[in-house]
Amino acid sequence: MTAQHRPTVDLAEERLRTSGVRTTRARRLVIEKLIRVDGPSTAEEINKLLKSAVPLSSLYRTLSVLSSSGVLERFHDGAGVARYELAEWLTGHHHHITCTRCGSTQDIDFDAQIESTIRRIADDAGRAAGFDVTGHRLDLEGLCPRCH
Amino acid sequence: MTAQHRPTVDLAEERLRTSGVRTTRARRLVIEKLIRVDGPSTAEEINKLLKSAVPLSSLYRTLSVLSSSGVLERFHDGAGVARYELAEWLTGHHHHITCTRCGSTQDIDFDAQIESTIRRIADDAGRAAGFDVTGHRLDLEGLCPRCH
DNA sequence: TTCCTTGCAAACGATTTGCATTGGA
DNA sequence: TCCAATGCAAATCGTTTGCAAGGAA
Repeated sequence: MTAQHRPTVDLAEERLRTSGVRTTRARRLVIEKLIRVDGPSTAEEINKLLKSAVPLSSLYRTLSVLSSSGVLERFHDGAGVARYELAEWLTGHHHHITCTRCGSTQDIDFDAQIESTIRRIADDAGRAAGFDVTGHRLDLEGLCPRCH
Repeated sequence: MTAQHRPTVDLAEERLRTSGVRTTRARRLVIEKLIRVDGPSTAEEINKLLKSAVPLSSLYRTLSVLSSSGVLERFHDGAGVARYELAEWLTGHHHHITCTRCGSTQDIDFDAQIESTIRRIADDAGRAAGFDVTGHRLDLEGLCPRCH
C-alpha cells in the first residue's frame, strides 16, 4: 500500500464510523485489497487475494456491510456474478469496458467535457420518461487487446 | 398479437432456422409474449405470463437457446436475476432506465443524433483502451414517476 | 461490559443438467 | 424416421442465514 492509498483507507474507515458500524480486521483487509486492483472483483477473486484469511460467508457479510455503508458498489457481470469495487466518491466517476470474448472488465475514464455531455443526455432522456435521474452507467463492450 | 407483430415473429423464427435449431411451441410462445411487454423480464415473470404452460426448467432452456441464437438478449438486474428481452435487431437499439426505489425498468429511446454522439464517445474511449468496441449499454437510474 | 461481528454449517433461490420420452422437419 | 427438444427430478453454484463464540468500542 503506497502513501496515496492511506487517505482512501482513512476516508473509507471514517465512512464506516459515520454509518455506525465497526472497523474490523476483515473490513480493513478488503478495502486495502480493492484499492490495489483495477476493475470490479467477485467475492471469489477477493477471497483469493486475501488467501482465504476471511471465510467466504464472512466475506460476503463484509462486502454487504461495505456496500450498504457506501464504501463499495456492487453490480452483476455478464454471468450474473456479483462484482464489487470502491465507490465512486473514493475513486472518481468512471465507466467499464468488458471483453465479449474473455469476460475481463477494466475501468475507463472520460474527460470532464465528455462526461458532462453524457450527464446531460441522461438527464434529458430521464426527464422525458418522467424520471428524476440520479446516475448513469455506460458500459462498453468489445474485444480487448489480447482477444483481437 | 396485432398485425405489426407478425413480421417480428417471422423474423425471429427465420433466425432460429438459420441457427439450425427448431421452431417449437415453447420458443414461439416465449417470443410472442416478449413482443407484448415493455422492458426486460425474468424467467419467473415469463413463466407467469405463460401461465406455466412451459415448465421452468424447459423455459430456462428455451431462453438459453433463444439467447444464443440471437433472438433474445440477456442481462442481470440489480438483484442479480437474469432478465430477457427481444434482441435489438428486432426491436431497435434502446437503453434502460431503472428506478432505484422500486426496481422497475423500462426501455427508453434516444434520437439518432444523440445516439451517434454516444457511439462516437464509446468508440473513442474504447480505442484509447486498445479495445475494438462492438456495442454499448447506457443504463440510467433515478426515481420513477410513481416513486418521487 | 455490551453489542456487533465472526465462523461454521446448514439453508436458499436461481439456474443447470441427466436421462428417458416426445415431437419437429 | 431421426435427432433435437421436452419434462421431471436431482444437482449446482453463488449467496444468505441461524446460532454460539469472539472481538471492537
